[in-house]
Order: sequence, then structure tokens, then C-alpha cells
Amino acid sequence: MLTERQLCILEKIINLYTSHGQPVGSKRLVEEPEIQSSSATVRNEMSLLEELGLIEKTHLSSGRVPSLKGYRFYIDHILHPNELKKDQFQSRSLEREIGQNFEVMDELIQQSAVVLSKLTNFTAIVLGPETSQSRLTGLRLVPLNDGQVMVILITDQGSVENMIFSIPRSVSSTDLEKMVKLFNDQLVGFTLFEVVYKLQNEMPLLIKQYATTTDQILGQFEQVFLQTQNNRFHISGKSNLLDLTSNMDIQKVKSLLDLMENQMSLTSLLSGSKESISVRIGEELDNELFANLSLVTARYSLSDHGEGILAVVGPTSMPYDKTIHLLNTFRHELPELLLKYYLTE
Amino acid sequence: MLTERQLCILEKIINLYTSHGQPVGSKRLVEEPEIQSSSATVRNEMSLLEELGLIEKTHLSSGRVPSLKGYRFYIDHILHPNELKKDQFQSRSLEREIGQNFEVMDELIQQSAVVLSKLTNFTAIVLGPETSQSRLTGLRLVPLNDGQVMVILITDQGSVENMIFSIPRSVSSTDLEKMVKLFNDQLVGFTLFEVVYKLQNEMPLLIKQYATTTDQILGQFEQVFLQTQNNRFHISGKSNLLDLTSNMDIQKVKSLLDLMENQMSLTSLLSGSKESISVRIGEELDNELFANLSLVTARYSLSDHGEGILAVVGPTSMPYDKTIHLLNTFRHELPELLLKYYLTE
DNA sequence: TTTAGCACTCGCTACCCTTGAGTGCCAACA
DNA sequence: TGTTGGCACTCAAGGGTAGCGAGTGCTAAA
Repeated sequence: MLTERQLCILEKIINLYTSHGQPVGSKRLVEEPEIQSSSATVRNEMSLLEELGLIEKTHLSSGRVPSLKGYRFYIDHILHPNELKKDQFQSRSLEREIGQNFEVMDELIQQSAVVLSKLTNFTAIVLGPETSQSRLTGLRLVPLNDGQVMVILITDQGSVENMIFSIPRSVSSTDLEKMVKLFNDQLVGFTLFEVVYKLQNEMPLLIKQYATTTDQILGQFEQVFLQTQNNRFHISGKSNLLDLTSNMDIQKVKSLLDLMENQMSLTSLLSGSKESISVRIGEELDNELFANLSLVTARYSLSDHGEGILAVVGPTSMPYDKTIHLLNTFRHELPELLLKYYLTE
Repeated sequence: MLTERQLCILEKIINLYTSHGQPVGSKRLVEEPEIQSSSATVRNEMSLLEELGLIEKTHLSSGRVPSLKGYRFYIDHILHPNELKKDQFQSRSLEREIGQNFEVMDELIQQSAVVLSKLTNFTAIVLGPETSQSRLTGLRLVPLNDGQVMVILITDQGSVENMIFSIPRSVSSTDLEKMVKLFNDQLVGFTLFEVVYKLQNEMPLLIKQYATTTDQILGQFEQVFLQTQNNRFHISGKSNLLDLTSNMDIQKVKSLLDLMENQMSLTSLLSGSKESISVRIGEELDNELFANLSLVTARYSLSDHGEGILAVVGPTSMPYDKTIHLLNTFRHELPELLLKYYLTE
């Protein structure tokens, strides 16, 4: 176990490094009022912390920099989670920051990503609430031109999805009408998860009884439902990544920017942790592109209406305390706002 | 007027510089088979071209680099437009590149942006056909939850726009129905441009006769129509901008990336030229961020159905011949594809 | 008009030197 | 035993300089 003084020194090193970006030396540390000892003592303690792998030198005679293990220790043992309660950001309410006029839930979510990236100066990713647990409250089918139909899904979460698809000429319009009626009878009230299951198993048999020409179309309907799982991503502040990648070679920065536009990659990145707030640092993310980046994610929950994710991508040397505080505020306030405007059951 | 030899030297300098990125010296030029003279002769010609402002040195004793005026001259007088006919890209048909299955027009347009950026390794921007000249063929209004309605606009261009908005509780549902009927009677068949005009002028009076509680809602309808003018942008290859900005300071690169996400800025950027194919080089774009960038734009036309724009953002030292050829191919092939799949009247 | 030759320019690279921040270690001290 | 001052050592960063090489302009001869 570390002594009080060692903890204090580690914390100071991390605070100074994350705020100024320069390796921290013993001389700099004794300027801190909390540290009473002489620089020689501090040096002794530092070489001990280095032996433990919590800090490291950039070269033989440089100041110290926190190691991955050091950050990990800091987050797990120094940043006590109970400090999260007295949160200085709680005061600047999310609601005041983002205004109040939103036609659809997605706008509000997008806007909270914008605020999150503005407040951190990093890249913010916000995932709308998972829809597979939300219930279908309505299904509309709007004929457009010849052969094109828009399907609209309405859920109890206030989300509205729409998709346009083509209908083979072989499908008669009466068959289509029958199908829609059937869908409304059979699917409304179930969760999207269940709906997809029914589409794959029960519906084909049922439909056979009513109509004959609909085989090809059923798969397309299924796609619409699966589609609702995507389009949950809202990103803001992508260009802030450039501040963090000045040492990286251009090809990698390009890959990183491209990754931010690829929902598949983002999903696997964000789905890594199940905790309410998680911090993954550099190599822990197991992705070469994130060697010098950290990902802080927070889950928010709309009670029975599924979960969403808030995330910030910043440098490994980010101010974790501030970021965690901020995400903790958002994960409480965003669901409140969403419930207030859209989920008035 | 320039001599044959001078033209040849200028062309060679531009070709070599755009393909290798290095300033071109007299020694390098005499290696070209087309140039028979000695290096001393070439040097004489080069200092003449420099006096004319067509090429310049990066420093006193360096090779030459084309100037803005040089590129301009090259594009206007050396790259003869009639050469565009025998186009080596005509063979690799756009259609083969992008496949054939598209549910909506926008997908096809997005895909052509992807292909364009892949083939150039630059950033491609494609604007869907201008909708203000397209005719409204149908207007659907789908009630969702309490107080929310989805409006769907269908046009003869195959584009489908939808928008969700809230309806004040003060509006009765019968009034809403009357309004929709009125809209379908009065607005279908007109161009969107005319529709907006009618919404502002004729409709308020007409509506007064049928319903009383609809004042607030009319403005929202108008917004939906105006909305269709946006969402025309499809961009691909944004990360390729990083290859072109290695000399720029990070702040500017960030601004540039942000600009690419801002439809307002893009509109003003693209709307600068009325020609079928236009090249604007560096300073000609009158935007500090584009000092070392060029914008090549091509207009494509869907006969009566409005115009769209194809654009490539690359370095001032881009291979203009290749880029122009490519855009010229696309501006002919994209409308063919669009007409083939969506505008089968 | 063209060409060969030559002196000149200047960016680039390598190298050296100095500076300064920071370290580890040791001996003295509480 | 823990703490402190002192000292020699290390190394990155920055500045200065010399040599190289690609390229030029100019001149004189073909």
C-alpha cells in the first residue's frame, strides 16, 4: 500500500501532467503547497513510484509522466466515486445549455453530443436509447410512387424510424394491405426484439394464409426493423481529434477519422464495457489507433425504455476527474430531459 | 502568344509537378523525350515563362513551380475541351462501379460520391438535383403520437422528404384533415418553388374559410418545404483532406473539417460558378482555408428535373486533366442512371 | 539562336557545442 | 531510519556552421 505522501505525489503528477502536458520533475512538485518535503525526498518517492510502474520517464533524465498503470490506479483508487456526488457541473444544467425546442428525440440527443464536445473540447459520441426493448406502438405504411412504399415505425420511446423500399411488381396492392393489417394486429405492443423474432418465425406461416405473393417482401420488412438499431449514433467535435494526433502519422489519423464515420466500428468500441461509467485508457482499448487516446463511457437508462451511451474520446492525458464528473451529470440529466419531452406516458 | 516550345515546357512542368510534387528544374525537363533543346535553352525559356508570371521559384535557386496564373492558363488554353471526348474513364462505367440496388435516389447519389473520392483520392461532394423546380406529386400526412405528425413530400424527381413536427393542442384534428385535403387539392402538381409561394400568399386566405385554428401550423408546413432544399449534400473522403493540409496549422485544418460538415458554407462554396465544368484554384476561392486547395465542380442536369453538382476538393497541384475528365464522365453518366432508375415517366 | 561552361545561391543535412532541467547517489543530519 | 543538501551525470532542445547538391543566371563561343 502506498503512503499518504506517495498518493499525494502521484495525484499531483497526474494533475500537473494532464493540465500542462509537460513531464513533471521534483523541483516542480515541491512548489505545490501540499508537498512539504524537500526535492530530494520527493525524488526518492518518485523512484519508488517508478519501481511500482505507476510513473515513467520519457528519457533517462527527464521528469516523470504517469504510466497506463498509473492512470488506472488514479482512477480506481484516488478518484473516489463518492466524490461524484458533489459535482460542480451539476449547476450548469444540461437543459439550459441545449435549449428546449425539439421536434424529435434525435435532435435532443444530437444537441447533447454538441454540448458534451464543447464542454470537453474532445470528441463526443452519444448513442440514443437502445430500441430493441422499446415497444412498437404503431406501424404505418405509406404508398409513394408506383412500386415504392414508406414504412414508418413508431415506438413508445418517442423514436420514429422510417425507411423507403421498393415492392416487386408481383406483389398485389390488396396483398400489401392485408399484410399491413396483419402486422398491426400481430406486432404492435411487442418489443422490437420480439417483433424481429416474430418476423422470422411466426409471421411467414400466418401470412401464407392471407396472401401468396409476399415472400420476397418479408425480408425487406425485417430489414426495416433491424435498421432501427442503427442511426442511434450522434457525434460532435470530430475535428478535435486533430489536436490529439499531432504525433501520429497521417495515415493513422485518416483511419481514425474514417472510423468515426463507421457505425460498425463505433459499436464494437462502445459496447466493450457494462459498467455505468467506465474509463479505458490507451492500450486497454486494444486498437492501435487509440494508443494515445482514452475512451470514457457512461450508460444512461430510461427506466424501462432501454439504455443509451454517452462517450468522450480524448487523450490518455485527459483530465479524468472533470470528464467523469461531466459524464456523470449528463447520464442523469439526459434521461430526465428525454422523459420530460417525449415519454409522457 | 507563347511558342510551341514554351507551351510544351509549361505543360511538362505542370504534369511533372502535379504527379511528383517536386519543383521542376531544367535538368529534369531535358530528360523528357518531347524536349529536344539543351538545358540552357530550357532555362532561358523558363525565365521567360517566369517573367510572364506562369511559373515561379520557391526560392532563388530552386526548380520552378506553376503559379496560380500558370494553372489558369494551362486549364483555359492547353487542356482543350474537345479532348474531353476521347475519355479514358468513359470505359469504366459509373454504373459498374456502384452496383445497381438502390431503394432511394439518395443512396445512388451518396454512392457516386464514394466512387468519385475513391477514384481521385480527394474529397468528393455531390449535390442531389435541385428540388425547387421539381413538382409535388403527393403529400402525405401521417399522425404518429398525440401531437406529432409526419409530413411526407413526394416529388416527380423520385426524391422523398419527410419531417416530423409537433402540432399545438389547440389545432383540432378535423381542421388538420381539412388542411391536408386542401393542400392536396391546391399544391400537388406545382413546383416546390411555386408551392412555397402559395404557402406564403394564397393559402392563408383559403384556409381561413375552412378552419380557424391553423395559423401557427402554416409556418411549420412552410419549413418542411424549405427543408427539402437542404439534405442534398453527400460527401465522401473527408479524411483525404489531411493529405493536403500537412503544412497548415492545426486550427485551420480543424476549421476546414468543420466547414465540410456545414451545409451553409458548402452551399456558398459550390454555388460560385454557373459553367458546366469549372475549376477554381487556391486564392480564386477567396477563402483563406483554401489557399492551397482547388475546387473542381461540374453541373449535371436531369433535363426538366433540375440540376445537381459534382465537386472534388484537391490540392492546387492536382492532376486537373484527370479530374476534369472524371467529372465530365460523371456528369453525363449520373443523370443517365438517375433517369433509368427513378424517373421512368 | 543555341549551347557549353562556370560562378553563385540557398535549402538541407549532419555535426558540434552549449544550456538547462532533471536525475541518482552519497554523505551528513535529525 | 528517514530526510536533506550537494554534486556529478545525462540527455533533449536549440543555435551555429560547414559541406553537399540541385538549380539558376550569365557569358562567350558555335
